[in-house]
Amino acid sequence: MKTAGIPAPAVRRLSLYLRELESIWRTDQRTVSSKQLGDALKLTPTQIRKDLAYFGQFGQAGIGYDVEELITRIRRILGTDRTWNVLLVGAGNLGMALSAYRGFAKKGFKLVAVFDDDPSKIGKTLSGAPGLHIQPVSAIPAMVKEKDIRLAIIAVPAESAQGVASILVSAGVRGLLNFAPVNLDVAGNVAVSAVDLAVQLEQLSFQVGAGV
Amino acid sequence: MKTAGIPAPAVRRLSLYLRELESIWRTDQRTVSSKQLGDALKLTPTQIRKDLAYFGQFGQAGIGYDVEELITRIRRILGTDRTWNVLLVGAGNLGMALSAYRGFAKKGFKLVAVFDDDPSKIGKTLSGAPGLHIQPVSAIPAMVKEKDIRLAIIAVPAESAQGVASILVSAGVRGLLNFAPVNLDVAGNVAVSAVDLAVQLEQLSFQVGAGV
DNA sequence: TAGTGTGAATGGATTCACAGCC
DNA sequence: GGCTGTGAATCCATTCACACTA
Repeated sequence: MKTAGIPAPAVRRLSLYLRELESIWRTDQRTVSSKQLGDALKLTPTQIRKDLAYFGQFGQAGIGYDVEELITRIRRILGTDRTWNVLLVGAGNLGMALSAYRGFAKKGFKLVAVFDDDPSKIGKTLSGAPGLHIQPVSAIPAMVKEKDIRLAIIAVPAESAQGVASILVSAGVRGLLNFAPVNLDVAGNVAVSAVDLAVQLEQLSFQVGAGV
Repeated sequence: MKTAGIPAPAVRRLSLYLRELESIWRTDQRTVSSKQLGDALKLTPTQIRKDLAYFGQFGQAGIGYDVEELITRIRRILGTDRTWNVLLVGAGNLGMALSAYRGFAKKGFKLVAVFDDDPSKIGKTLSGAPGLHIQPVSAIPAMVKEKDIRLAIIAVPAESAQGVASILVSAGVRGLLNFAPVNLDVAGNVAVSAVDLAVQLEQLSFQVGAGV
């Protein structure tokens, strides 16, 4: 798939379009204009049309976009028209919450293994993922091969995150979703997406403070 | 504080600089150059200098930046040189994990109240926040006033999120950290920061899939 | 010499304006 | 009339190049 020339911000927005389209679909609306989508997401209609145009022609002049078709097309673009096997490292509070999150499977991601190095946890299951027994981190490479896993979620303490990331990458994982508050150093062909609660709150602090 | 003219991406990076500086500080290094910071964060030295220059002159030509001083200055810029009272709505799995997250307080954010409308939860406490009794959502406005709360975390299901957001905003909260997978519609003077697990995974899916 | 701060130049993303289609 | 798709124009962020300082 050609990916060069497509602005990263456009790809980020694609996910938001998809979420909004799925919500519109539930209201039994079958057609939508870039204006309506723009109003809902606080974006300009032009930007939405331009973003979609990077990937093809999806709309009908005078009518708008067919909601169902656009959902299908965006899923295909994002690669979520199939199911991805995902593994989770870290069976603490956050890992437990993530494993219990249902909206996960609905989007085409399937949690297939959970790892943690705390001896008291190994062999147990998380209540959110009843079938999955917690395995030691050393079992990661075999599982990655067996289940063809390309995406992993890191929910371990900051000190362990880089080590876990290195293990995952050398096992062949291609994308990491990192919840630990550290910058991961990985090869350039590995995608990393980071969620840091403190960073998010700091941004709010700045915005709220700046307005006063 | 003047905030116009400062690129939003620069403010986002400020949080990353701070995190890295705190990590450098722990290694007992007392001075850092934009080059070193850039290498660690995979950014150009010029960009770091430019970002910092939006807010003042912090460095010593020929030497670099004093780590401690830069940490202090960035905290002041972000507004985290003081403690913010934060409230949490939603005492499910995610709410529990968030309330147990310690790295929260270290950054100047203090969780002072937890709300949920599930009758079976009201009055109980979350294990991560032993002192805090879960209160009904109707108690939010009084608590916001009493504790001067400006920031709130929304960790409720998608269906309830907009309602909760509206209550928070009319109670006077100025910034929302939203974990529910919906786009919140709030007044323009309210800051919203969103974390959607599915969106993050979709981005990884695109990046990993596109490279194949 | 090592490294900051910054005007100027470049490169990208957003918005404008409009041709074309239903 | 309503709405898409898109070249052109604008706007904004990043990078370059270098004057300057410890």
